[in-house]
Amino acid sequence: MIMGEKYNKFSKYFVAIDCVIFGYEDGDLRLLLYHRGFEPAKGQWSLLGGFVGDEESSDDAAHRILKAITGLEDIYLEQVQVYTNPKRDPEGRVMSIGYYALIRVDKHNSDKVRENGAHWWSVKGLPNLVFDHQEMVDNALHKLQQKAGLELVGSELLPDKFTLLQLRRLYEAIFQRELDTGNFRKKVLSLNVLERLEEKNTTESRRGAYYFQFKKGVTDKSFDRLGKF
Amino acid sequence: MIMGEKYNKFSKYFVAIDCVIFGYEDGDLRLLLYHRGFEPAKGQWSLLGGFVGDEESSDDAAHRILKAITGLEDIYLEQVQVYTNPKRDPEGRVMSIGYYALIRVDKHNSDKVRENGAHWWSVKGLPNLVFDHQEMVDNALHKLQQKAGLELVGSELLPDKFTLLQLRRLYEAIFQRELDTGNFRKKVLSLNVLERLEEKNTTESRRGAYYFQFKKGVTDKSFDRLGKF
DNA sequence: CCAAAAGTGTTCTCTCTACACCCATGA
DNA sequence: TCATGGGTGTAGAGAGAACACTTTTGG
Repeated sequence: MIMGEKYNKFSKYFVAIDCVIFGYEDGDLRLLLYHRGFEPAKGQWSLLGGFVGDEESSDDAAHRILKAITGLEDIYLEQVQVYTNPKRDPEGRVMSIGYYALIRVDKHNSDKVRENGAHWWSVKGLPNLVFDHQEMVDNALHKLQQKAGLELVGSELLPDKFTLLQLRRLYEAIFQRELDTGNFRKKVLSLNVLERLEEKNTTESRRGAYYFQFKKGVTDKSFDRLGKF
Repeated sequence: MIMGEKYNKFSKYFVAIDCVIFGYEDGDLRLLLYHRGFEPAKGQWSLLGGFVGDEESSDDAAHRILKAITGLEDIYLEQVQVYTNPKRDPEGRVMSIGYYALIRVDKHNSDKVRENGAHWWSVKGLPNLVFDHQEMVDNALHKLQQKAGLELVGSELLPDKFTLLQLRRLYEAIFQRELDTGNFRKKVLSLNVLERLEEKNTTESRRGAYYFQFKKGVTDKSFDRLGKF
């Protein structure tokens, strides 16, 4: 700020939050979208959003909004970027801070979500989105891919215990391409962040696959780079 | 105004821009910092900033501000993130969108810069910065490192022609560690984006080193990954 | 038996890294 | 001559990709 004193001569703007909410279910990477019940763009699909309040940071606002709709606290959230095109919202000048969230579908309050007219959509077949929300989704997916390439995501999206097949399907959904079974297994296990349980899952294969879970107390910094997927 | 009829119950905020301006000179990665001539935090050092105007996007605002102070258009700019802590500016609620810029020191208007009380500081020895500006610098440097690891930066920071020693020193400054001469040379040349000129620079070594320049018409997408530095 | 996933092993290729080594030249 | 950077080459370690193969078990 090179201009002086008070800021009164400058304009103020509405600042909103829009959340790209990722969930993983039935082998599908999904987004939680809302059917807008109000103008502008009433009846179209949009991301979950809200406005930033006087006493909160945008991170706080995003957590507040997510908790209200999913019932969950401690959600993984990351800022994507701000969208400031003066014409992005036809109703007025609103800047929007994009976030992406990773949700444990098995733990969220699905009744509340349904009541609010929300619906999980597969990222492979999204409806037309309102305003610049498709761009937000694209940017968010890119950020998620970066994160997943740098560390093993899973605890934020999968149930507590999961098979390597489920983990691989998650990665295939994130990167939108198929991964080699053997190579994936070796790479993931070499990271030394998973522990095998004695229990097996027999619903997805004849032979049955061991369940795994994330080791406790793994600092998230146990590996610098997960490599290329 | 028509604007915001529907949003009237929500608050509006000042939205500022703060730019982390990187330049490279004398083997040093430097930042352009301003001595604040006004309250709050008068007399301290800060990033170059300004407020977003009614009819412009934040990208536009950042370009406008940078042009006003450096005389340059077509500056490489990238959004870092938004800073929204309600207490970040003691004078009032101001959200700030952080950007980083790469400047050709040899082309910028150094007189204008000096008139405004600005000064280039080496990133290795920055003064105390105002508000959360140090955090912005850290985040910006991290983003720059990411970019430099994905593609060959250089044309945005170096003169049109440069030696591989100068390019290596730039990378050493960005990553803040020493790089192997031979390996750096091989990696960089293998990207096939530089062309050697016939001219040599004899000021930095006895033997003299060939100048290189970026090939014309290289799409910036000529390589997916520069690898690990 | 067959299909499908579980799980292991092998080979080839490429990249990164750490050096060694010669060249050219001004002080 | 020596120091310094310019420039080239090489051997080893490790990661990634492709793929073969064996195991298990419900239908």
